[in-house]
Amino acid sequence: MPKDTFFNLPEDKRVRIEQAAIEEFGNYHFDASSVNRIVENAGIAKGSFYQYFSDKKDLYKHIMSLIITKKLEYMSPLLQNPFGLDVFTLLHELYASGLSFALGNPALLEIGNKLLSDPSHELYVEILAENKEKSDQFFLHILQAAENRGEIRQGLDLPLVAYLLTTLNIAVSDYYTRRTEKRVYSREMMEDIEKFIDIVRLGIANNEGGKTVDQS
Amino acid sequence: MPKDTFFNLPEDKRVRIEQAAIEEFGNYHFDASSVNRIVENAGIAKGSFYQYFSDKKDLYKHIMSLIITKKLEYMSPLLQNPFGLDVFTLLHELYASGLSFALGNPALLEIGNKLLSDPSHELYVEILAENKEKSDQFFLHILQAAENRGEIRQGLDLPLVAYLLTTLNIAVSDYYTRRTEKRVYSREMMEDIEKFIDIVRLGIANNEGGKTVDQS
DNA sequence: AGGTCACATGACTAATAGGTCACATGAGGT
DNA sequence: ACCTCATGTGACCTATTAGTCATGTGACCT
Repeated sequence: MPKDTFFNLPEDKRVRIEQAAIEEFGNYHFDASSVNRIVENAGIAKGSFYQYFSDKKDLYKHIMSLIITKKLEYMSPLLQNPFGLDVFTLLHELYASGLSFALGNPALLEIGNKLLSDPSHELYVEILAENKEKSDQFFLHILQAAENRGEIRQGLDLPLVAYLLTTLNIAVSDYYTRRTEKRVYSREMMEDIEKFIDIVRLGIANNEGGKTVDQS
Repeated sequence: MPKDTFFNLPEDKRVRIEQAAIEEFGNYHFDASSVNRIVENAGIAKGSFYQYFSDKKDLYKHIMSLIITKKLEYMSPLLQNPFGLDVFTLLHELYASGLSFALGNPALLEIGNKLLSDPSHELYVEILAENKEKSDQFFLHILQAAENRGEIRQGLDLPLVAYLLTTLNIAVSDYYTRRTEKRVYSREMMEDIEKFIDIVRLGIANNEGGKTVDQS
């Protein structure tokens, strides 16, 4: 947690520091990032930095919490009532909101990915472990509800499928922010999400109960 | 490329250096890794190190090439004749060999993952870009052949599916080396691979031509 | 014996890092 | 006018880094 002095700062200064930090952590992972560069870009003295944060990690965690908050903003409409939609529509919406976040906040996504990708790092455990657990639990609940409603076929290994859905969720954003040139939200992207979902749908849907799945 | 002096070294010394490097790069990503620690653990003088390698990056690339070679060893039986099997059997074998490699060489996998996970790093581009391209091309060819043989349904976005298959390939190893406690090759794992493949199979198989898919 | 050459060595350099600290500043209260 | 106290500041400290280089060593050749 940053110190009170940080939150007492005039907003523009606080924001300048956060911007500089986002810039730095977007370009370098935690160990390679430099407090010197951050204070330089933020236009503050190094001593001031340590009036606001106990150490580099303190700032990093603050930025991560900004990211998590922002991401939840994108998803919150869905999280209000996750069981109101059928599982495939819900997945679609989740992936779409994830992609919106990714496209709207590429720098934040980059920081998140840098951390996400090094599970052996102490910070990973410290920051993400519990969140990831929650995400898995969330998908698991969704799947269990879907199973009860007969939307997906019997006998699926739900934790395994939940893992797959989490992976695919990340992959969707990755597909667009890393693999292609398109960085702007477009109809084409929504169609691609449909394609991902279609495969999952066919893969796990309950196709036996006469309930034919529409794959337009 | 390491210098000749390195390859002229007595084997045990060469191996000692490689082991120390693998240990180091497994624990720290490139920027955080330390030549000082490597030479200390290998029991050689720092000056000697620079007789063998032009710089840290030189050693790193050497280790990466060891990893790639090792991984190809696991896959080579499959790569000999990739079109001899139907696409789902081939995928199954590919994933299984990937998992074998992962379980048999956890340190190497870790190094690979650390690099794989930071596409913004200069080394990523330098080392992996072309390999990844090749992997995508490989999956794409497989899918095209499968499409011609009518094994998968028409109208699929093959590059997108190829991307999904690459992602899933990595995920399979990840699922076991990071998500579960099981680190030893077992029948259970092979069954889980089946589960992943089953979902893909239903997701992309051609179910219309009366060719029923066996999902035992 | 003398010379050559590949390899070994660790003290050294220059740069950078994260973090500290003695001191400066300035607004608010009395 | 004086004091207090939160905040600002940058020189400084210690640790560590990648990489260099002058010197040492010993096997082999003539």
